[in-house]
Amino acid sequence: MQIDAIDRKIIASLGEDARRSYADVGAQVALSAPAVKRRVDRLRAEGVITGFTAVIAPAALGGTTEAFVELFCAGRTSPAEIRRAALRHPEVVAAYTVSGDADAILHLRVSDISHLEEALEGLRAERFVNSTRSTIVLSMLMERPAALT
Amino acid sequence: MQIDAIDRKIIASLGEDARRSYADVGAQVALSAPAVKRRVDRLRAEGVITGFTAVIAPAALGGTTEAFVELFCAGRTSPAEIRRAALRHPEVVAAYTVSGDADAILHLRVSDISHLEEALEGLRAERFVNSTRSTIVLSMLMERPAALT
DNA sequence: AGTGAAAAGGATTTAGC
DNA sequence: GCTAAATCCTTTTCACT
Repeated sequence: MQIDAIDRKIIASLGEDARRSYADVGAQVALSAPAVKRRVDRLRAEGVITGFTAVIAPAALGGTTEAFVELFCAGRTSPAEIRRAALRHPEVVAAYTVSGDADAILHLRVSDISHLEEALEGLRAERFVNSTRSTIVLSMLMERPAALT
Repeated sequence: MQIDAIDRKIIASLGEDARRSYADVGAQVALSAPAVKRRVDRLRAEGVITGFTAVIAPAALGGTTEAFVELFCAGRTSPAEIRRAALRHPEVVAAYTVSGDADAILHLRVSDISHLEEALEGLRAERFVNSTRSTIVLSMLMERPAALT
């Protein structure tokens, strides 16, 4: 479970381009392709690298509007219950329990405002949701993958 | 700039595993490897697929604490200015301008609470920031890549 | 427009060191 | 960790629909 400087460089390199070949990554870190592969295999086995994914322009998939929705929940609502509800609603792209007056924050991606209204209706229909408070995203300024931090 | 059902399946497949071979993806969508490659090339050229990245467990890189920070800015602050500031602070993993009383929401990933305090100091030192309001994330319930929506 | 087949050049992966 | 070798994948070209 030890991550050294070379592992970090490998992660950064694959964070920039997950389809980069092991030979290319190896050139950056002065290692042979098999050595890089073994490290990547190890990092995956250890759960450091969770996977590799395509980065998609949300607009291309019809998700052109975003919002943050604060959830105010009934007294005995468990995080697991909120999580299950969030997964049921495809508009929810991320969900967090939080400190402060709200119990959770959901990040929603929808096609337009009327779709947002629908999604909010659906969320408020969940048994444990007392009320919601929405903040509309005017523009996405930046999003940085964890690998490039 | 047209995306058909096969494109969508290809995006979903590479969203699940960006290092999957074109032959494997082709097997899922009943297309040959060259045909899949041409579609992926086209989707990249059109900006639908922005890139491919490694998904990293934030904890492995020392980012075990998260927070949402609302920014209240001086009257004449442009989104571009907020964006530049967000990029300057490595703790900021995402930034959005929003409707409502705050001007922007920043998503921060830090190693611990004292690191959060430092990061907040840094943000408040920006000329255009009048004040901030922070919400600590208690637990990340789910995060869904855009490709799997 | 978009497809598959084939071939050359690379990449991955196993094995031995 | 490296090199070498077999296998598989990628990518270009070309012919077909």
